Amino acid sequence: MMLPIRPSTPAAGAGSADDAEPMLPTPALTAPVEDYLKAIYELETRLGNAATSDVADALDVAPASATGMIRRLATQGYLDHVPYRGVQLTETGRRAALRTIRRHRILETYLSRVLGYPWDLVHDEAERLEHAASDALVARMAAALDNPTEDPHGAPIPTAEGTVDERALRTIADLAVGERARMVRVSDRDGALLRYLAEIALQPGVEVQVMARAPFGGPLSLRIGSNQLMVGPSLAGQVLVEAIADPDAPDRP
Amino acid sequence: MMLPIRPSTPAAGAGSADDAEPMLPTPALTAPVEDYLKAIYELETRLGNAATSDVADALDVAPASATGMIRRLATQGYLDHVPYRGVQLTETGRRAALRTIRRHRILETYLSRVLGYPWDLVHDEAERLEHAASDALVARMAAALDNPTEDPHGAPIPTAEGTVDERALRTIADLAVGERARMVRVSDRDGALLRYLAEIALQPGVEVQVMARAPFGGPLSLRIGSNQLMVGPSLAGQVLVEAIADPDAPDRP
DNA sequence: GCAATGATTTAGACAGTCCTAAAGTGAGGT
DNA sequence: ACCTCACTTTAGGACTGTCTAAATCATTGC
Repeated sequence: MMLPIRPSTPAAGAGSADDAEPMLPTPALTAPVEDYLKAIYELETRLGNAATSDVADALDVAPASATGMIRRLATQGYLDHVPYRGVQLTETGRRAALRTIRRHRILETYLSRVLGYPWDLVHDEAERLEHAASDALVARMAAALDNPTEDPHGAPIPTAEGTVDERALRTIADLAVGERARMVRVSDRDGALLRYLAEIALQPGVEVQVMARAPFGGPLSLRIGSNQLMVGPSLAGQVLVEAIADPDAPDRP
Repeated sequence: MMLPIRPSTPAAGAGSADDAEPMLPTPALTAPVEDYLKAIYELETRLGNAATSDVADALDVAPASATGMIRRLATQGYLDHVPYRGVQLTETGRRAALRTIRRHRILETYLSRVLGYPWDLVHDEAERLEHAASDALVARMAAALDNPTEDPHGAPIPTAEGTVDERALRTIADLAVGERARMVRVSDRDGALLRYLAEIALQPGVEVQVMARAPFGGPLSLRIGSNQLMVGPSLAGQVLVEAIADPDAPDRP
């Protein structure tokens, strides 16, 4: 899990000298390719870089398979790959990844809000539909939803133009005792966690406050709305929040 | 197009002796496999049998590719294949085909009725989504639509249990002059035809009457609702109708 | 009857995506 | 400096689904 690799090039985003092309109609990526680009995008934003083995883990394939695909995507201009040092999306790759992520999150939102899909199931369904739904369909769904900016798990939805609002967020585990915060986001991947969060009504927009914290990674006592209960540190570490500006209590950055 | 092939086994549906298995959860067919089974089902109901070259034409692949896939599907128990004599779905194959067709038609209906997709575009979108949408999603869409029995083009939607109401229908070209009929159905494949039919308001449920017919495959004069216009014999041959029981005019079977 | 013709199948290749096993690389501790 | 160990890549296959070119088969006209 720990990554010894940190590519020395921090943001070598320039490079491609020949972007004078007349906006090709996008050569239709295969589902696995979309999955790789999406996974690499998410690793980059979450960990700052993407190592081959992280990509392999994220996609549940053997490391050798990830190496092979990474090489191909690099020769096709979606990635910069320095062998043994990890991988980085090019601008083309980033745009492709965001298109897929936009589809995924619009689909999740539509399934949840319009079709009443429970939020622990939308991920798997969207994961398959995102490769099949046309831009026109996604646009219609977005319009029917009044152009939502966040999916049911609080993740920001990229615009059709490829911009996202990826705020850096703290987790409940990072909150000081007494600090008030608003639940913003949680990963859509762990269905069991999502079911439990729904059960304790810990969902985006809800106010939370850490009332007490047992030492040595012990459980936290949490106020969720007007209820109070104990949660483990693992759960607390997965739920992203933002502090509520509170005139009575000083912020601690 | 003309088929010299007519398998001598008309309905050898029995066969599989080992259906004592505990209802396997269906091994997830690939998109091409679903497409082959669907195409073969449609050829069987439309033409009475499925020749290799018809399958190849329907799927736009080389005949050799169809042969290869047919052999595989036959060994897997979806088809009965007598080399050089064509192909027939087994009960397993028929059920798989109907599952795909149900998805397709529910999706078309949903796209059309809920998302306002124009009826000439729903086919292509549904064609891709049908391989990705889960049964649960299709069930939710069907429920949201109040369990429709026909898609936007008038095609019957198979039930989740695998029964369809495939009526034998006549075309406008088969109508006697003066005979009144109701437009029931048209293929969803030809977008240009569908756009034209929408333009002349010839859609399922509409009443039509052949007012006159020029000889030697000439144009027909048609009453559509309260409008009247001329249509060519090719269009007339593609639009399926059912006679309206009319006390003033005797049926002609 | 048999040869022409069109439909079908076989043979041989290839691209994409995955795998296991083996070899190579680099970072950190001694 | 070097050795170890985790990470990464290479090597060699497998499978699906497609293709073209070359046989093979069945029907049908003569």
